[in-house]
Amino acid sequence: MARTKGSQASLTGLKVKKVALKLFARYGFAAVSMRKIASSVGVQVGTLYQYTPDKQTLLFDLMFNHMSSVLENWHLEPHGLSPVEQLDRFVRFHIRFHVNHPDAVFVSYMELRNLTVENFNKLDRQRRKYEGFLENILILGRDRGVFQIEDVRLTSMAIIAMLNGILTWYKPNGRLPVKEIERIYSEMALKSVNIDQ
Amino acid sequence: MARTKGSQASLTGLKVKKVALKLFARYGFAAVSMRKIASSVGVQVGTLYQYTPDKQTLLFDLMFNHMSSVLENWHLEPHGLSPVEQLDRFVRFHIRFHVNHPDAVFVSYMELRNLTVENFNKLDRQRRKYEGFLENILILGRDRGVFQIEDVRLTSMAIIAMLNGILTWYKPNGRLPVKEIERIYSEMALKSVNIDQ
DNA sequence: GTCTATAAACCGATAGAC
DNA sequence: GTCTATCGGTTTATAGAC
Repeated sequence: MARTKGSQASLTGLKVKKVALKLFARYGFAAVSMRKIASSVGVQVGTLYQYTPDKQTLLFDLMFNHMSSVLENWHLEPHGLSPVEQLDRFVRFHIRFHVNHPDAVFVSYMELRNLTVENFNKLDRQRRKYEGFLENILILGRDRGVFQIEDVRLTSMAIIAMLNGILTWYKPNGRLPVKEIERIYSEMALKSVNIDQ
Repeated sequence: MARTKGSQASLTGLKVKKVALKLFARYGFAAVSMRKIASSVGVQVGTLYQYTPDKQTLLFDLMFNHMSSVLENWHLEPHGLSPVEQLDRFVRFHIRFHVNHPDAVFVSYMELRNLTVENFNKLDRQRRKYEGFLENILILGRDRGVFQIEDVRLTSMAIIAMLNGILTWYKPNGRLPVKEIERIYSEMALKSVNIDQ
């Protein structure tokens, strides 16, 4: 496959993104200065502007690329399963992906209010698309009579919030392996919509 | 009851707290300047320092007072009920209290990383105390054989995260009345630990 | 109790040298 | 591709007048 001229990933450019993501996750967008990012990368502040037009765009690109990656990876998951299998798969996918990208998730979740209106709307469309995947699973399950759901929108928000909460306490090499966390949360999510209570 | 001299609540002091809470909730601690707070209160920036020694203490006091209020109000709830009743009551209390104080909850949740280490630890002790209430309910229910729980700590984190998620979308006079939200979430929480699945 | 003025440092972003 | 130097403006916090 031919490589588009000029699109080669620059080493410094990658490091800028990597460092910025880490610092934004740790201290928050507003609390991190371009000077701080530059010094962590190991360059002077002027150099950063070779890799991003401004600080806002740097934040937005990190968030947008993360959400694009989430959507892309979800589409790689198997389809056509039963509602129960699909919900189990969604929960496990969400946990696994988010645990593998804690900084990106944290930033994408916490820094929404620091986006311009236009950037927020772009990101919101992606977020709603993702939530729609879960909603469709819930609707399918309810229509087939295997899920008992009072309000699809509320239930999907509740499940996603439950899963996102993992980010506030998860540590690699923590008390429980990810597979075990996946299993317990999947069970809770399934039971919370279970028709046989 | 005698009033301690000098402890009368100053009108400006109250307004400073009120305005700061609102601005911190809306824009984030790091993005709100003391000048912005002052102008919203209607005073000059120097005046603020009559009511707080510094910006950090202003943030911490707001968060600490909120958590104290949460703990205090929980103790006013009835005790000695069955585990199922207690869990139902916890969920409804959490939702009701948090929906009534959205700004304080939002700030207490989002601005933890902007606290100094000492202030964070003080707040964390309160937070853990609150989580302990839920954990005790879950343990009681499990020991009595009415809840099926794989991991008490994980389950309590999952339930609290699910409830906290409400804050990201709740609007007064929204589609669903609070009582209805309480009912649906209480049902989901109970089912998620239900032994009869 | 509130003001003005100011200190000392930092901010995002740009221009132009090398 | 990275640097230095700089612009214009902001920050938290303090001192002292009224």
